[in-house]
Amino acid sequence: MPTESSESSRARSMNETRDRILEVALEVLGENPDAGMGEIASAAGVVRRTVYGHFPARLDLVRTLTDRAVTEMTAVLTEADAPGAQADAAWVEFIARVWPVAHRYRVLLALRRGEYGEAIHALLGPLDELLADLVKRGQDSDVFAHHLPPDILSQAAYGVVFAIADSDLSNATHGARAATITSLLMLGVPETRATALTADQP
Amino acid sequence: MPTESSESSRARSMNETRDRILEVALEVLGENPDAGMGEIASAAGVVRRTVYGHFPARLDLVRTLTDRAVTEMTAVLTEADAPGAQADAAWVEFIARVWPVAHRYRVLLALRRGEYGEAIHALLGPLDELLADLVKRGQDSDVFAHHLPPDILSQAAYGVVFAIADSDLSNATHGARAATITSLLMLGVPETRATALTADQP
DNA sequence: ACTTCGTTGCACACTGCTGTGCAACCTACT
DNA sequence: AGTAGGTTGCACAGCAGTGTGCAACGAAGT
Repeated sequence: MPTESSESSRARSMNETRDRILEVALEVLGENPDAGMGEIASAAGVVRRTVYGHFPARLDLVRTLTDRAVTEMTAVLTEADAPGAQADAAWVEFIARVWPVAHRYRVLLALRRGEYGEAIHALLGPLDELLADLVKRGQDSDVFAHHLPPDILSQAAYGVVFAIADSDLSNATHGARAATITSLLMLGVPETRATALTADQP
Repeated sequence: MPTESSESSRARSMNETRDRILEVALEVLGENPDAGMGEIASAAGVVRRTVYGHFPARLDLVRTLTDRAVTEMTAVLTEADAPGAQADAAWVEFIARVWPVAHRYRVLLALRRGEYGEAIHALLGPLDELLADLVKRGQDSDVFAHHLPPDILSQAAYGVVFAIADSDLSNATHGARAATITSLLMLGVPETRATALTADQP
């Protein structure tokens, strides 16, 4: 009998298919958020019935994806946001690190509207709050502008990042930097400072 | 027999129901872009079958709505964009006037992704080009920043306007001004200039 | 060898929406 | 009065996707 820490070959290959389904689901849903379970299944080289074996309902799949996204992005944010740092510098650090993650989970942007929007929104809530806190800190130290309340401003700013990550520029070399600058600008950071902060980026 | 210029009472009431369907469709789809024809019909005080009498397919309805949006917004843009004016001033003028229209047609933002996205995109194309032209003019005269190509920058800027128009701030008194400032900032206009340009707005 | 179990392929019921056909109705027009 | 035509209510077919049930297969585990 295998101990708890190790995995039987069986359980391992089962986790592999599960992970492959999740991985492929991100790609497929990233292309077309309305893709059906069958589409995801065949893209993962598996039958539709198998997907339901791992995720009883479509919502479970979406929820798992969202969970992973929140976990990864929250980790990135807490890494990037050193408590002593300036808010704008922390923002640049966060966007630079979150960029590939955001592109990977770009489907969530589309999924927030629609059938599972409420469930996703609930899971994304804590992350939204952390972002709003960062923006508020920036506003309190007059690094960011006050033209919008922190919750809406943070949403708009990282919404733009997601949007640009989703556009044709995601491939372009300067996509990440352009997105960072754009979000900094709408946060009220002067252009000179914004370009300086992102000078070391591709 | 009625002449071409006047309408029979029959045709008039028929146009009334048609217009009412279109009007209500904007509201219903604005709340839930996935609302069915039945939902729209009953909201318009009419039977589903009647809607199909005016619009043979759902796409025809959406197309008509998009046509109207493009017409109205293009008119607003050409009014606001006096050829001699500064690009940033023209932008402010445009956003101020287009604000209520954008809020009215906010569905289209959600509908651009999805089944009819391609058709809508095609209809919105000319308007997108006009916007890109304005932004490019601003970049050429160094009023706007160059961190993004004009087509993407214009999309992002007025996407933000739509998004804020769609948020809770649409009711708030300062929503329009906040959205205008935000878009100006991400276009690269300095905050002092942005606040000055929008000083006369609510 | 025997068992366990993830996977497969197929069938099925169910839901929700789309678009159509048609008889009946009612009102405006002739 | 008689007709034309928008509207109605209902029925129907179709399609697409969801989620379930079940027998059978095959490889890992005992």
